[in-house]
Amino acid sequence: MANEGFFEKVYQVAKGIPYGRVTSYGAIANYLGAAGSARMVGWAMNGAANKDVPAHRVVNRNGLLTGKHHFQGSNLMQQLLESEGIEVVDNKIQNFEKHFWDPMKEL
DNA sequence: GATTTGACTACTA
DNA sequence: GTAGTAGCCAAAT
Repeated sequence: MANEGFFEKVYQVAKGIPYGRVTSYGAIANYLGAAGSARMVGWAMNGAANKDVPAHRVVNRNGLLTGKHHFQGSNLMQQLLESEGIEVVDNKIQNFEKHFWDPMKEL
């Protein structure tokens, strides 16, 4: 697992998100050591769209599906989350803290 | 090589 | 509680 770049790291963490869990960009960025650069995580997701990375499990700190607009469908992201047992209302995750998955603590 | 952009976060008013 | 601004860093143009 050579560090090919920032993106690969993000992919690794994103793939490490267990089923029915979600995390925030900042949490991933912090885990990568790029704390404060949550934008980089989102940017990395731009390439993750072509990978096997469950980007739908990654949301902003408010639990809001900010990146849903980047998915194929308009409500695909929400449906995927709901499919995992996560309550999503108005593009926002309910009980976000309950579903929140911290890579630093879990990994 | 400089400028722009970007799926964010935190602080301040 | 809401709104606006600043800071962050890396990739694309």
